[in-house]
Amino acid sequence: MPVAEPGFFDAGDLVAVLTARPLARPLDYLAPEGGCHAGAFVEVPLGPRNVPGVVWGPGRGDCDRAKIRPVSRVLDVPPMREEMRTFLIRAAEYTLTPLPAMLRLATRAPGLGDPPSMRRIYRLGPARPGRLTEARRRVLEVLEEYRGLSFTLKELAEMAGVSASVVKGLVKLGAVVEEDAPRDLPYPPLRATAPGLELTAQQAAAAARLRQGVASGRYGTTLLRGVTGSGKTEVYLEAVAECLARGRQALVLLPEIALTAEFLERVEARFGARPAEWHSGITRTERRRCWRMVAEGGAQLVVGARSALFLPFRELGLIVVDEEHDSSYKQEDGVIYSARDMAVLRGSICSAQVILASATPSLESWANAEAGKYARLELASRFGPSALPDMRAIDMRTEKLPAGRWISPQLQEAVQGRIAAGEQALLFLNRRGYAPVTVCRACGHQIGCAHCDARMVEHRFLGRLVCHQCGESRPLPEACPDCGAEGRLAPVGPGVERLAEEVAQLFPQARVAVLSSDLFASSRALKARVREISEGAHDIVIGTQIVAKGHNFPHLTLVGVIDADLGLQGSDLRAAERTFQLMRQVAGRAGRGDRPGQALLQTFQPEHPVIRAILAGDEEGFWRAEAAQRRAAGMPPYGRLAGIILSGPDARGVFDFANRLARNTEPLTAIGARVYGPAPAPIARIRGRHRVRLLVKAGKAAPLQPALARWAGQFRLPANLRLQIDIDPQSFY
DNA sequence: AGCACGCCGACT
DNA sequence: GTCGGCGTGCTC
Repeated sequence: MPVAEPGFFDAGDLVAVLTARPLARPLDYLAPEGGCHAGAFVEVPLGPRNVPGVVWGPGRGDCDRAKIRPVSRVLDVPPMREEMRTFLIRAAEYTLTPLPAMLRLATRAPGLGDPPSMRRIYRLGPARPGRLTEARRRVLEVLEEYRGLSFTLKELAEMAGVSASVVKGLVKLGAVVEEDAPRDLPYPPLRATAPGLELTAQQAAAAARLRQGVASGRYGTTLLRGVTGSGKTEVYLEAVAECLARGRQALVLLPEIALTAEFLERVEARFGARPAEWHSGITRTERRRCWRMVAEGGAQLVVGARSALFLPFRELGLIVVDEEHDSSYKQEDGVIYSARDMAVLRGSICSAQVILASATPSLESWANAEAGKYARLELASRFGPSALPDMRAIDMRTEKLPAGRWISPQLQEAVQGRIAAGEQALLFLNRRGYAPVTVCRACGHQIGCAHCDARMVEHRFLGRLVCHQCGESRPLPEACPDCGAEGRLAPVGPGVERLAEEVAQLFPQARVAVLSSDLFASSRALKARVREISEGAHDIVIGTQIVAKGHNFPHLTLVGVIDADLGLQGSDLRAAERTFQLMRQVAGRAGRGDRPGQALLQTFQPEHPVIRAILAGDEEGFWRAEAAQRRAAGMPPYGRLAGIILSGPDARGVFDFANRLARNTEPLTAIGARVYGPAPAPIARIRGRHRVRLLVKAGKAAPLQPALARWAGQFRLPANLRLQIDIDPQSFY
C-alpha cells in the first residue's frame, strides 16, 4: 500500500485547475495518468480547445460528474511552488485583480509545453586530422583554448575565422564531434566568495548589516539611501554575495532597460560572470531559458524589470529594488500593481530580505522607515558631505527672453564658460519632441489627438505630429484642420528637438548630443551614445528624464534645468515629490568627476517651497513638510486611496453609470470611506474611450479591498463599459 | 478570452 | 425565405 504523498493527486482524483482565462474560479478536472502534483503546470480541455493551467488544489466536486474531463497532459516543468500560489492569491486580493490575470503574469514564458529544444554543438574530438591545414589548425586551437565549452557551428567558424565547411570537414575526420545539447543551459556560476571592491568604513558597516539580514534567513525590508556615487550598488551587491553564498537566489529589479547593460558589467566584474536577464528586450529563446533555469535553480541571480517578480524562483533569498522611487515600477496597463510593494509582499512570503535602494526615496518608503516597518541605512557620498553641486535659481521673471527662446543669458554664459574650460554642460528639459503645442495663428485652434483629450506633439525629427497618450501619429498638415488657413500653423513651447536648434544658434562650434528615448531605434544605440558622452565626445548634452537615471558622465560639470516649474504644474499632490526627486537627480549628474559642479534652475517661481527645498538641499526638511501635509489631508501614506476608472465608448453612458456607482456606496461608507467624483479622469479620453474617475479615500487601517469588492459586486457592468480599480494610485487629485 | 446560441433587420 | 449583426451565457 503506497503512502499518500501530500500535495500529490493520483490518476482519477478530482483536481481544481486554474487557467489564464477570465473565469471566476478554477474548474474541476480528473488527474491524468500517472497523477500530478499540486502546482503542476498542465494542459486541460476547455470547450473546443486545450489551454494551459496550473493544478490549484483538490477539486470542489460541485458540478455534474459527467461534465468533468481529464487533464490532457502534465508539462515538463517544475510545479509551481506553494509560496508562489500564495503570492499570486495575496497579490490578487491586494490589487483586486482576478486570479487568472495574476496567473498570466506568472506564466509569461514562451513554449512552456514544448519539449526541451536542442541545438547542434561542436567540441574537440579524439582523432587528429591527417593533413593539418592552417584553417583546420585555427579551429582546433580555438577548441583547445576553450576546452570544456561548446560552440554552435556559426560561433566556432567565426572565432576561428574560417568557413563552416572547414568545421564540417573536421567532423568527417573525427577531429571535431557534433552533438545535440539542450538549448536551455544553466547560467555560468557566479563566484559568490570573490572579494568585492574596497569599501569605506560606512559602506562596510552598511554591507555588514545587509549581510546579517540575509544570513538570518528571515524576511526584512531595508531602505538603503545613498546618493549617486555613494557606492550604493557595491553595498547591495555584498548582500547579493551573501545570498548566493548561502545557496539562495537573488533578484535585482531595475526600472529602466537602458540601465541593465551597465549593471550587468558591474555584476560580471564582481562575480566573474553575467547573471540571467529578464525584461521586454530579451529574445524568446533567452526568455524561455531564463524562466526554466530560475525554476530549476540554474540561475542564481536575475536582473530584470518589474515582471521578473513573477518568475518561478525555487529559493529566493533577496530582492533588491533599485531606484525604488521610480514611477516605472507602477504597472498601469492591464494588471495595475506596484512592483515595489509586490517585492515586499513576495519577500515576506518566501522569507527573503528586501532592499529598497534610492538616492531619493518615495514618501511611502520614507514613512515606512520612520514608522520602524523598514530598517534604514544611510550612505554619504564618497566625495564627502558636499557632493551635491552648487545649486542656484535663475529667476526667469527678470530675464526677459524673446519669444521662441528658452536659454537665459545667465545660463548661456555659464554654458559658454564650461565649454571654454573643456568641460561638459547638460541642458535638461523633460519634454520629448519639437514643440508640445501646434497652434493655428489664424483661428487659435490647437491640434489635438482625434482619440484622446491630448494635444499632438510635433516631432520634427520624424516629420510628424504624435500623441504621447496613444502613440497615434500623422504627418504635419499644411492647412489648419479647423479653419483651413494655409501656412499659419506655428509650434508653441519647447521640446528637446527645438532646444537643440537654439543651442546650435547660440553655440555654433559646440558638439551637441540629444538624449531622448524616441530618437534611438534601439537600446543599444542609446547605450552607445551614452558611452560617447561619458568619454567626452560632446560639449553640450540636451536630454529628457532618461539622463536623470544613473549614468556616469565624468566630464559633466554644469546642469541647466530649462524649466524647473514643469513638474509643479497641475493639481497632482505627488508633483512636488516627483519634481524634488528629479531635480535632485539631474543636479546630481554635475561634478561627479574631480571638478566641482554647478546646477542652475530656470524658474518663474523661485519662492515655491519645493524649489527652495531643492536649492537648500534640505531633504529631511522637504520630506517632513510633505509628510505633515499628507497626514493633515489624510492622504497616502497616512490614509488609503483607490482610483476607480470607468471607461466606455460614449461619454454619456460612462457618466451615467459612474453616477450610479457614486450613489450606491453603502459598502464603502460602512468602513468609513468617502467617495469623490465622478470627474473626468486625468486623461479624459484614450483611444476613443471616454474615462471617468472616482476616488475612494479611507483611513489607514480600513479594510479597503473587501469593501471595494462588495461595492463593485453590486453592479452588473454593461458589456461596453470597463471598470478598473487602482489601489494606491500614483497620481491622485 | 473564445465560442455557441439565439433573436431581430435587410438582402438574393 | 436565409444571411449575418452582436447581446448573453458557458466553459469542468
